[in-house]
Amino acid sequence: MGGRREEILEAALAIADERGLDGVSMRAVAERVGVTPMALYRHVGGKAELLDAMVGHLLSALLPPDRSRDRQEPQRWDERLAALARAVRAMVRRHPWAAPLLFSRPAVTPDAVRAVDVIYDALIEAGVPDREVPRLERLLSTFVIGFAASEVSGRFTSGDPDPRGHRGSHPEGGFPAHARLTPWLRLPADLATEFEADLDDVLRLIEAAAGR
Amino acid sequence: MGGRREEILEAALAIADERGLDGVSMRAVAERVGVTPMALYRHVGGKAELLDAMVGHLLSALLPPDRSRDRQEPQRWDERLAALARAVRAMVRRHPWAAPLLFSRPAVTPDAVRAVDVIYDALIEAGVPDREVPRLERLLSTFVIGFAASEVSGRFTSGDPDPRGHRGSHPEGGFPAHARLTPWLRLPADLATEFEADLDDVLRLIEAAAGR
DNA sequence: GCCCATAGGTATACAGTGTAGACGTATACA
DNA sequence: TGTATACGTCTACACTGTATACCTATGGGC
Repeated sequence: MGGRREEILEAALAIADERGLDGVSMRAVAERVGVTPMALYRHVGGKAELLDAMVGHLLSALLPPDRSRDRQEPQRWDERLAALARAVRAMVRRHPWAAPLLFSRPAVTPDAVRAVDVIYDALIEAGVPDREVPRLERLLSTFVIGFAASEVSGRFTSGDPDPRGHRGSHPEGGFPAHARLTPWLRLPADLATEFEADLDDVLRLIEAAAGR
Repeated sequence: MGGRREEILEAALAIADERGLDGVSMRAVAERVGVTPMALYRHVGGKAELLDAMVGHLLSALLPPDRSRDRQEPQRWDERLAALARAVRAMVRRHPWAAPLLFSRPAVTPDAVRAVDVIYDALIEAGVPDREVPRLERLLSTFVIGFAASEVSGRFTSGDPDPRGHRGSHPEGGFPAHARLTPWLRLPADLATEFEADLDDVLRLIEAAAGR
Protein backbone atom coordinates (compact mmCIF):
# COMPACT_ATOMS: atom_id res chain seq x y z
CA MET A 1 0.00 0.00 0.00
CA GLY A 2 0.95 3.64 -0.17
CA GLY A 3 1.03 3.84 3.60
CA ARG A 4 4.76 4.23 3.52
CA ARG A 5 4.56 7.10 1.11
CA GLU A 6 2.19 8.89 3.44
CA GLU A 7 4.56 8.29 6.32
CA ILE A 8 7.43 9.81 4.34
CA LEU A 9 5.32 12.83 3.48
CA GLU A 10 4.34 13.45 7.08
CA ALA A 11 7.95 13.20 8.15
CA ALA A 12 9.01 15.72 5.50
CA LEU A 13 6.21 18.08 6.52
CA ALA A 14 7.18 17.86 10.17
CA ILE A 15 10.82 18.58 9.41
CA ALA A 16 9.91 21.54 7.22
CA ASP A 17 7.75 22.98 9.96
CA GLU A 18 10.44 22.52 12.58
CA ARG A 19 13.62 23.38 10.74
CA GLY A 20 12.52 25.09 7.55
CA LEU A 21 12.76 23.94 3.97
CA ASP A 22 16.54 23.67 4.10
CA GLY A 23 16.17 21.11 6.83
CA VAL A 24 14.35 18.78 4.47
CA SER A 25 17.16 16.62 3.17
CA MET A 26 16.69 13.09 1.99
CA ARG A 27 18.91 11.92 4.81
CA ALA A 28 16.92 13.83 7.44
CA VAL A 29 13.61 12.49 6.16
CA ALA A 30 14.99 8.98 5.98
CA GLU A 31 16.30 9.11 9.50
CA ARG A 32 12.94 10.29 10.77
CA VAL A 33 11.17 7.47 9.02
CA GLY A 34 13.76 5.07 10.38
CA VAL A 35 15.18 3.95 7.10
CA THR A 36 18.13 4.43 4.77
CA PRO A 37 18.09 7.51 2.50
CA MET A 38 18.01 5.44 -0.65
CA ALA A 39 14.93 3.62 0.52
CA LEU A 40 12.91 6.80 -0.04
CA TYR A 41 13.45 6.55 -3.76
CA ARG A 42 11.20 3.52 -3.94
CA HIS A 43 8.26 5.66 -2.80
CA VAL A 44 8.95 9.18 -4.03
CA GLY A 45 10.72 9.75 -7.30
CA GLY A 46 13.29 12.13 -5.89
CA LYS A 47 13.62 15.34 -3.98
CA ALA A 48 11.72 17.49 -6.46
CA GLU A 49 8.81 15.11 -6.50
CA LEU A 50 8.86 14.99 -2.73
CA LEU A 51 8.51 18.77 -2.57
CA ASP A 52 5.66 18.68 -5.05
CA ALA A 53 3.90 16.08 -2.96
CA MET A 54 4.36 18.20 0.14
CA VAL A 55 2.56 21.21 -1.31
CA GLY A 56 -0.05 18.88 -2.74
CA HIS A 57 -0.63 17.58 0.75
CA LEU A 58 -1.17 21.09 2.05
CA LEU A 59 -3.47 22.05 -0.78
CA SER A 60 -5.63 19.02 -0.17
CA ALA A 61 -6.46 20.41 3.27
CA LEU A 62 -7.47 23.81 1.92
CA LEU A 63 -10.98 22.95 0.86
CA PRO A 64 -13.55 21.15 2.98
CA PRO A 65 -14.30 17.59 1.83
CA ASP A 66 -16.05 17.62 -1.49
CA ARG A 67 -19.74 17.79 -0.70
CA SER A 68 -20.17 20.72 -3.06
CA ARG A 69 -22.68 18.77 -5.10
CA ASP A 70 -24.67 17.41 -2.16
CA ARG A 71 -25.65 20.71 -0.66
CA GLN A 72 -25.96 24.21 -1.98
CA GLU A 73 -23.05 26.52 -1.18
CA PRO A 74 -24.40 28.74 1.55
CA GLN A 75 -22.35 31.91 1.26
CA ARG A 76 -22.30 34.64 -1.32
CA TRP A 77 -19.57 34.51 -3.98
CA ASP A 78 -17.46 37.20 -2.32
CA GLU A 79 -17.65 35.52 1.06
CA ARG A 80 -16.57 32.24 -0.51
CA LEU A 81 -13.60 33.88 -2.21
CA ALA A 82 -12.62 35.70 0.95
CA ALA A 83 -12.81 32.48 2.95
CA LEU A 84 -10.58 30.68 0.49
CA ALA A 85 -8.11 33.57 0.48
CA ARG A 86 -7.98 33.60 4.26
CA ALA A 87 -7.43 29.87 4.27
CA VAL A 88 -4.47 30.23 1.92
CA ARG A 89 -2.95 32.96 4.04
CA ALA A 90 -3.42 30.93 7.20
CA MET A 91 -1.85 27.91 5.56
CA VAL A 92 1.21 29.86 4.46
CA ARG A 93 1.58 31.40 7.88
CA ARG A 94 1.50 27.97 9.43
CA HIS A 95 3.93 26.56 6.86
CA PRO A 96 6.11 29.46 5.67
CA TRP A 97 8.38 27.16 3.69
CA ALA A 98 5.51 26.49 1.29
CA ALA A 99 5.35 30.04 -0.01
CA PRO A 100 8.12 29.87 -2.61
CA LEU A 101 6.91 26.47 -3.77
CA LEU A 102 3.41 27.75 -4.42
CA PHE A 103 4.83 30.06 -7.05
CA SER A 104 6.95 27.54 -8.85
CA ARG A 105 4.75 24.48 -8.91
CA PRO A 106 1.73 24.84 -11.18
CA ALA A 107 -1.61 23.77 -9.90
CA VAL A 108 -1.94 20.37 -11.49
CA THR A 109 -2.90 18.13 -8.61
CA PRO A 110 -6.61 17.29 -8.38
CA ASP A 111 -6.95 19.27 -5.16
CA ALA A 112 -5.43 22.35 -6.73
CA VAL A 113 -7.70 22.08 -9.74
CA ARG A 114 -10.63 21.73 -7.36
CA ALA A 115 -9.65 24.97 -5.65
CA VAL A 116 -9.38 26.74 -8.98
CA ASP A 117 -12.78 25.41 -9.89
CA VAL A 118 -14.24 26.91 -6.72
CA ILE A 119 -12.81 30.28 -7.72
CA TYR A 120 -14.12 29.97 -11.27
CA ASP A 121 -17.53 29.18 -9.91
CA ALA A 122 -17.56 32.20 -7.63
CA LEU A 123 -16.39 34.52 -10.40
CA ILE A 124 -19.11 33.26 -12.70
CA GLU A 125 -21.70 33.80 -10.00
CA ALA A 126 -20.33 37.31 -9.51
CA GLY A 127 -21.26 38.03 -13.09
CA VAL A 128 -17.80 38.09 -14.60
CA PRO A 129 -17.97 37.34 -18.33
CA ASP A 130 -16.69 33.84 -19.09
CA ARG A 131 -13.87 35.25 -21.20
CA GLU A 132 -12.50 37.19 -18.22
CA VAL A 133 -12.82 34.49 -15.58
CA PRO A 134 -9.43 32.80 -16.04
CA ARG A 135 -7.62 36.12 -16.02
CA LEU A 136 -9.28 37.29 -12.82
CA GLU A 137 -8.63 33.95 -11.19
CA ARG A 138 -4.95 34.39 -11.91
CA LEU A 139 -5.06 37.98 -10.67
CA LEU A 140 -6.72 37.01 -7.44
CA SER A 141 -4.56 33.99 -6.72
CA THR A 142 -1.41 35.90 -7.60
CA PHE A 143 -2.30 38.57 -5.11
CA VAL A 144 -3.22 36.14 -2.34
CA ILE A 145 -0.15 33.96 -2.72
CA GLY A 146 2.05 37.00 -3.23
CA PHE A 147 0.76 38.68 -0.11
CA ALA A 148 1.24 35.60 2.01
CA ALA A 149 4.68 34.97 0.59
CA SER A 150 5.77 38.55 1.16
CA GLU A 151 4.45 38.43 4.67
CA VAL A 152 6.27 35.33 5.82
CA SER A 153 9.48 36.12 3.99
CA GLY A 154 9.85 39.51 5.64
CA ARG A 155 9.42 41.57 2.50
CA PHE A 156 6.76 43.64 4.26
CA THR A 157 7.80 43.78 7.87
CA SER A 158 11.47 44.56 7.59
CA GLY A 159 10.98 47.28 5.03
CA ASP A 160 12.74 50.51 5.82
CA PRO A 161 12.50 50.74 9.61
CA ASP A 162 12.98 54.46 10.06
CA PRO A 163 16.00 54.74 7.81
CA ARG A 164 18.99 56.93 8.59
CA GLY A 165 18.24 58.44 11.93
CA HIS A 166 14.90 59.15 13.47
CA ARG A 167 14.08 62.29 11.57
CA GLY A 168 11.62 61.81 8.73
CA SER A 169 13.58 63.23 5.87
CA HIS A 170 16.61 61.52 4.48
CA PRO A 171 19.90 63.41 4.28
CA GLU A 172 19.72 66.06 1.56
CA GLY A 173 16.14 65.35 0.57
CA GLY A 174 16.73 61.91 -0.89
CA PHE A 175 13.21 60.56 -0.68
CA PRO A 176 10.57 63.27 -0.46
CA ALA A 177 7.53 61.02 -0.49
CA HIS A 178 8.96 58.94 2.32
CA ALA A 179 9.50 62.12 4.27
CA ARG A 180 5.90 63.19 3.88
CA LEU A 181 4.58 59.77 4.85
CA THR A 182 6.81 59.29 7.86
CA PRO A 183 3.98 59.25 10.40
CA TRP A 184 2.30 56.40 8.54
CA LEU A 185 5.50 54.52 7.86
CA ARG A 186 6.30 54.42 11.53
CA LEU A 187 3.35 52.18 12.39
CA PRO A 188 4.18 48.47 12.41
CA ALA A 189 1.53 47.73 9.79
CA ASP A 190 -1.09 45.30 11.07
CA LEU A 191 -0.94 42.76 8.28
CA ALA A 192 -4.16 41.00 9.20
CA THR A 193 -6.32 44.07 8.70
CA GLU A 194 -4.21 45.10 5.72
CA PHE A 195 -4.98 41.75 4.13
CA GLU A 196 -8.68 42.30 4.72
CA ALA A 197 -8.56 45.76 3.19
CA ASP A 198 -6.65 44.49 0.16
CA LEU A 199 -9.07 41.62 -0.22
CA ASP A 200 -11.96 44.04 -0.09
CA ASP A 201 -10.39 46.16 -2.80
CA VAL A 202 -9.71 43.20 -5.05
CA LEU A 203 -13.25 41.89 -4.66
CA ARG A 204 -14.53 45.33 -5.65
CA LEU A 205 -12.23 45.15 -8.63
CA ILE A 206 -13.95 41.90 -9.58
CA GLU A 207 -17.37 43.48 -9.13
CA ALA A 208 -16.31 46.30 -11.40
CA ALA A 209 -15.12 43.83 -14.01
CA ALA A 210 -18.44 42.01 -13.71
CA GLY A 211 -20.39 45.17 -14.39
CA ARG A 212 -18.98 45.88 -17.84
CA MET B 1 38.84 49.80 -4.57
CA GLY B 2 35.61 47.91 -4.93
CA GLY B 3 36.39 47.12 -8.55
CA ARG B 4 36.86 43.51 -7.68
CA ARG B 5 33.49 43.33 -5.99
CA GLU B 6 31.85 44.65 -9.13
CA GLU B 7 33.69 42.10 -11.17
CA ILE B 8 32.45 39.29 -8.94
CA LEU B 9 28.89 40.59 -9.19
CA GLU B 10 29.00 40.73 -12.97
CA ALA B 11 30.35 37.20 -13.10
CA ALA B 12 27.57 35.95 -10.84
CA LEU B 13 24.95 37.76 -12.93
CA ALA B 14 26.31 36.28 -16.13
CA ILE B 15 26.29 32.77 -14.72
CA ALA B 16 22.74 33.17 -13.41
CA ASP B 17 21.57 34.34 -16.80
CA GLU B 18 23.29 31.49 -18.59
CA ARG B 19 22.78 28.54 -16.27
CA GLY B 20 20.12 29.67 -13.81
CA LEU B 21 20.35 30.36 -10.12
CA ASP B 22 21.53 26.85 -9.34
CA GLY B 23 24.53 27.46 -11.52
CA VAL B 24 25.69 30.23 -9.24
CA SER B 25 28.04 28.39 -6.92
CA MET B 26 30.96 30.03 -5.22
CA ARG B 27 33.27 27.77 -7.17
CA ALA B 28 31.68 28.68 -10.50
CA VAL B 29 31.83 32.39 -9.79
CA ALA B 30 35.40 32.10 -8.59
CA GLU B 31 36.46 30.23 -11.68
CA ARG B 32 34.88 32.87 -13.89
CA VAL B 33 36.68 35.63 -12.07
CA GLY B 34 39.87 33.62 -12.32
CA VAL B 35 40.41 33.13 -8.64
CA THR B 36 40.05 30.61 -5.85
CA PRO B 37 36.60 30.19 -4.27
CA MET B 38 37.77 31.37 -0.88
CA ALA B 39 39.03 34.61 -2.35
CA LEU B 40 35.43 35.70 -2.91
CA TYR B 41 34.83 35.91 0.79
CA ARG B 42 37.11 38.92 1.06
CA HIS B 43 34.71 40.90 -1.15
CA VAL B 44 31.25 39.46 -0.50
CA GLY B 45 30.36 38.20 2.91
CA GLY B 46 29.06 34.88 1.70
CA LYS B 47 26.61 33.32 -0.68
CA ALA B 48 23.53 34.96 0.82
CA GLU B 49 25.09 38.39 0.66
CA LEU B 50 26.15 37.72 -2.90
CA LEU B 51 22.57 36.96 -3.89
CA ASP B 52 21.36 40.11 -2.17
CA ALA B 53 23.90 42.15 -4.06
CA MET B 54 22.80 40.57 -7.32
CA VAL B 55 19.19 41.68 -6.93
CA GLY B 56 20.42 45.06 -5.74
CA HIS B 57 22.37 45.36 -8.94
CA LEU B 58 19.27 44.65 -11.01
CA LEU B 59 17.14 47.05 -9.02
CA SER B 60 19.63 49.84 -9.56
CA ALA B 61 18.96 49.62 -13.30
CA LEU B 62 15.19 49.86 -12.89
CA LEU B 63 14.91 53.61 -12.57
CA PRO B 64 16.53 56.18 -14.82
CA PRO B 65 19.38 58.11 -13.22
CA ASP B 66 18.11 60.34 -10.47
CA ARG B 67 17.26 63.64 -12.10
CA SER B 68 13.81 63.64 -10.55
CA ARG B 69 14.49 66.91 -8.82
CA ASP B 70 16.04 68.67 -11.80
CA ARG B 71 13.11 68.35 -14.10
CA GLN B 72 9.40 67.87 -13.64
CA GLU B 73 8.15 64.32 -14.18
CA PRO B 74 6.43 64.46 -17.51
CA GLN B 75 3.86 61.67 -17.36
CA ARG B 76 0.68 61.31 -15.40
CA TRP B 77 0.80 59.25 -12.19
CA ASP B 78 -0.83 56.20 -13.74
CA GLU B 79 1.54 56.23 -16.69
CA ARG B 80 4.48 56.44 -14.35
CA LEU B 81 3.25 53.49 -12.31
CA ALA B 82 2.54 51.48 -15.43
CA ALA B 83 6.00 52.21 -16.78
CA LEU B 84 7.63 51.07 -13.58
CA ALA B 85 5.49 47.93 -13.50
CA ARG B 86 6.42 47.10 -17.08
CA ALA B 87 10.07 47.64 -16.26
CA VAL B 88 9.86 45.19 -13.39
CA ARG B 89 8.18 42.60 -15.55
CA ALA B 90 10.75 43.05 -18.30
CA MET B 91 13.56 42.74 -15.80
CA VAL B 92 12.18 39.50 -14.38
CA ARG B 93 11.66 38.09 -17.85
CA ARG B 94 15.25 38.87 -18.70
CA HIS B 95 16.52 37.44 -15.41
CA PRO B 96 14.02 34.78 -14.31
CA TRP B 97 16.23 33.64 -11.46
CA ALA B 98 15.60 36.97 -9.72
CA ALA B 99 11.90 36.35 -9.19
CA PRO B 100 12.07 34.24 -6.03
CA LEU B 101 14.69 36.55 -4.55
CA LEU B 102 12.51 39.61 -5.00
CA PHE B 103 10.03 38.12 -2.58
CA SER B 104 12.45 37.15 0.12
CA ARG B 105 14.79 40.12 0.23
CA PRO B 106 13.19 43.28 1.60
CA ALA B 107 13.73 46.52 -0.24
CA VAL B 108 16.43 48.08 1.85
CA THR B 109 19.03 49.10 -0.71
CA PRO B 110 19.00 52.80 -1.66
CA ASP B 111 17.85 51.97 -5.18
CA ALA B 112 14.93 49.94 -3.88
CA VAL B 113 13.89 52.70 -1.53
CA ARG B 114 14.11 55.11 -4.41
CA ALA B 115 11.73 52.95 -6.43
CA VAL B 116 9.30 52.80 -3.52
CA ASP B 117 9.51 56.55 -3.23
CA VAL B 118 8.54 56.91 -6.86
CA ILE B 119 5.47 54.79 -6.22
CA TYR B 120 4.58 56.74 -3.10
CA ASP B 121 4.83 59.94 -5.04
CA ALA B 122 2.54 58.69 -7.79
CA LEU B 123 -0.02 57.43 -5.31
CA ILE B 124 -0.05 60.79 -3.54
CA GLU B 125 -0.52 62.56 -6.82
CA ALA B 126 -3.37 60.19 -7.61
CA GLY B 127 -5.15 61.52 -4.58
CA VAL B 128 -4.74 58.52 -2.31
CA PRO B 129 -4.98 59.55 1.34
CA ASP B 130 -1.59 59.50 3.01
CA ARG B 131 -2.73 56.84 5.45
CA GLU B 132 -3.49 54.43 2.58
CA VAL B 133 -0.39 55.02 0.49
CA PRO B 134 1.89 52.41 2.07
CA ARG B 135 -0.78 49.76 1.87
CA LEU B 136 -1.50 50.39 -1.80
CA GLU B 137 2.19 50.44 -2.58
CA ARG B 138 2.48 46.98 -1.09
CA LEU B 139 -0.61 45.84 -2.94
CA LEU B 140 0.69 47.08 -6.25
CA SER B 141 4.21 45.77 -5.86
CA THR B 142 2.97 42.43 -4.61
CA PHE B 143 0.84 42.05 -7.70
CA VAL B 144 3.57 43.10 -10.10
CA ILE B 145 6.26 40.92 -8.61
CA GLY B 146 3.81 38.07 -8.16
CA PHE B 147 2.67 38.21 -11.75
CA ALA B 148 6.20 38.27 -13.08
CA ALA B 149 7.28 35.47 -10.78
CA SER B 150 4.31 33.32 -11.72
CA GLU B 151 4.95 33.94 -15.37
CA VAL B 152 8.59 32.91 -15.45
CA SER B 153 8.17 30.01 -13.07
CA GLY B 154 5.47 28.39 -15.16
CA ARG B 155 2.67 28.78 -12.66
CA PHE B 156 0.52 30.35 -15.36
CA THR B 157 1.52 28.66 -18.58
CA SER B 158 1.59 25.04 -17.54
CA GLY B 159 -1.69 25.16 -15.73
CA ASP B 160 -4.10 22.44 -16.68
CA PRO B 161 -3.28 21.85 -20.35
CA ASP B 162 -6.53 20.29 -21.46
CA PRO B 163 -6.74 17.82 -18.63
CA ARG B 164 -7.85 14.20 -19.01
CA GLY B 165 -8.52 13.84 -22.67
CA HIS B 166 -9.62 16.50 -25.06
CA ARG B 167 -13.22 16.75 -24.00
CA GLY B 168 -14.07 19.67 -21.82
CA SER B 169 -15.65 17.97 -18.88
CA HIS B 170 -13.73 15.84 -16.46
CA PRO B 171 -14.77 12.26 -15.79
CA GLU B 172 -18.01 12.17 -13.80
CA GLY B 173 -18.45 15.93 -13.62
CA GLY B 174 -15.53 16.66 -11.35
CA PHE B 175 -15.03 20.32 -12.18
CA PRO B 176 -18.18 21.98 -13.52
CA ALA B 177 -16.78 25.50 -13.81
CA HIS B 178 -13.79 24.20 -15.77
CA ALA B 179 -16.19 22.44 -18.06
CA ARG B 180 -18.15 25.59 -18.76
CA LEU B 181 -15.02 27.64 -19.40
CA THR B 182 -13.31 25.12 -21.63
CA PRO B 183 -13.32 27.33 -24.74
CA TRP B 184 -11.48 30.07 -22.85
CA LEU B 185 -9.13 27.73 -21.07
CA ARG B 186 -7.95 26.33 -24.35
CA LEU B 187 -6.33 29.59 -25.47
CA PRO B 188 -2.65 29.87 -24.60
CA ALA B 189 -3.23 33.09 -22.64
CA ASP B 190 -1.29 36.02 -24.04
CA LEU B 191 0.48 37.09 -20.89
CA ALA B 192 1.59 40.46 -22.22
CA THR B 193 -1.95 41.71 -22.84
CA GLU B 194 -3.14 39.98 -19.68
CA PHE B 195 -0.57 41.95 -17.74
CA GLU B 196 -1.83 45.17 -19.28
CA ALA B 197 -5.41 44.34 -18.44
CA ASP B 198 -4.51 43.48 -14.86
CA LEU B 199 -2.49 46.64 -14.55
CA ASP B 200 -5.41 48.63 -15.81
CA ASP B 201 -7.69 47.05 -13.25
CA VAL B 202 -5.28 47.67 -10.40
CA LEU B 203 -4.82 51.31 -11.39
CA ARG B 204 -8.58 51.70 -11.37
CA LEU B 205 -8.59 50.15 -7.93
CA ILE B 206 -6.18 52.87 -6.87
CA GLU B 207 -8.37 55.53 -8.40
CA ALA B 208 -11.33 54.17 -6.50
CA ALA B 209 -9.35 54.24 -3.27
CA ALA B 210 -8.37 57.82 -4.02
CA GLY B 211 -11.96 58.89 -4.43
CA ARG B 212 -13.13 57.95 -0.96
C1' DG C 1 7.32 -28.66 -2.28
C1' DC C 2 9.58 -25.84 -5.60
C1' DC C 3 10.77 -21.65 -8.36
C1' DC C 4 10.88 -17.17 -9.36
C1' DA C 5 9.32 -12.37 -9.82
C1' DT C 6 8.73 -8.47 -7.34
C1' DA C 7 8.73 -5.01 -3.58
C1' DG C 8 11.35 -2.94 -0.31
C1' DG C 9 15.69 -2.00 2.15
C1' DT C 10 20.91 -1.53 2.57
C1' DA C 11 25.75 -0.29 1.50
C1' DT C 12 28.90 2.04 -1.11
C1' DA C 13 30.39 5.62 -3.89
C1' DC C 14 30.61 9.96 -6.59
C1' DA C 15 30.42 14.59 -7.72
C1' DG C 16 29.15 18.72 -5.94
C1' DT C 17 27.95 22.34 -2.17
C1' DG C 18 29.27 26.41 1.35
C1' DT C 19 32.77 27.81 4.19
C1' DA C 20 36.08 27.62 8.50
C1' DG C 21 41.01 27.92 9.39
C1' DA C 22 45.78 28.38 8.59
C1' DC C 23 49.12 30.07 5.66
C1' DG C 24 51.41 32.91 2.19
C1' DT C 25 52.64 37.38 -0.26
C1' DA C 26 52.71 42.08 -1.88
C1' DT C 27 51.82 46.69 -1.30
C1' DA C 28 51.59 51.06 1.61
C1' DC C 29 52.76 53.65 5.32
C1' DA C 30 55.43 54.63 9.87
C1' DT D 1 63.60 49.01 7.89
C1' DG D 2 59.62 47.18 10.09
C1' DT D 3 55.01 46.24 10.15
C1' DA D 4 50.12 46.32 9.22
C1' DT D 5 46.75 45.46 5.98
C1' DA D 6 44.61 43.62 1.75
C1' DC D 7 44.26 39.85 -1.05
C1' DG D 8 44.80 35.16 -2.43
C1' DT D 9 45.66 30.04 -1.94
C1' DC D 10 45.32 25.40 0.04
C1' DT D 11 43.37 22.06 2.74
C1' DA D 12 39.73 20.15 5.09
C1' DC D 13 34.98 19.29 6.91
C1' DA D 14 30.37 18.37 6.98
C1' DC D 15 26.93 18.34 4.04
C1' DT D 16 23.84 17.55 -0.36
C1' DG D 17 21.18 14.37 -4.07
C1' DT D 18 21.36 10.09 -6.16
C1' DA D 19 23.37 6.08 -9.43
C1' DT D 20 24.61 1.44 -8.92
C1' DA D 21 24.82 -2.97 -7.00
C1' DC D 22 23.45 -6.16 -3.76
C1' DC D 23 20.46 -8.45 -0.29
C1' DT D 24 16.00 -10.32 1.67
C1' DA D 25 11.23 -11.48 2.42
C1' DT D 26 6.84 -12.27 0.55
C1' DG D 27 3.34 -14.07 -2.58
C1' DG D 28 1.63 -16.70 -6.63
C1' DG D 29 1.80 -20.32 -10.23
C1' DC D 30 3.02 -24.99 -11.15
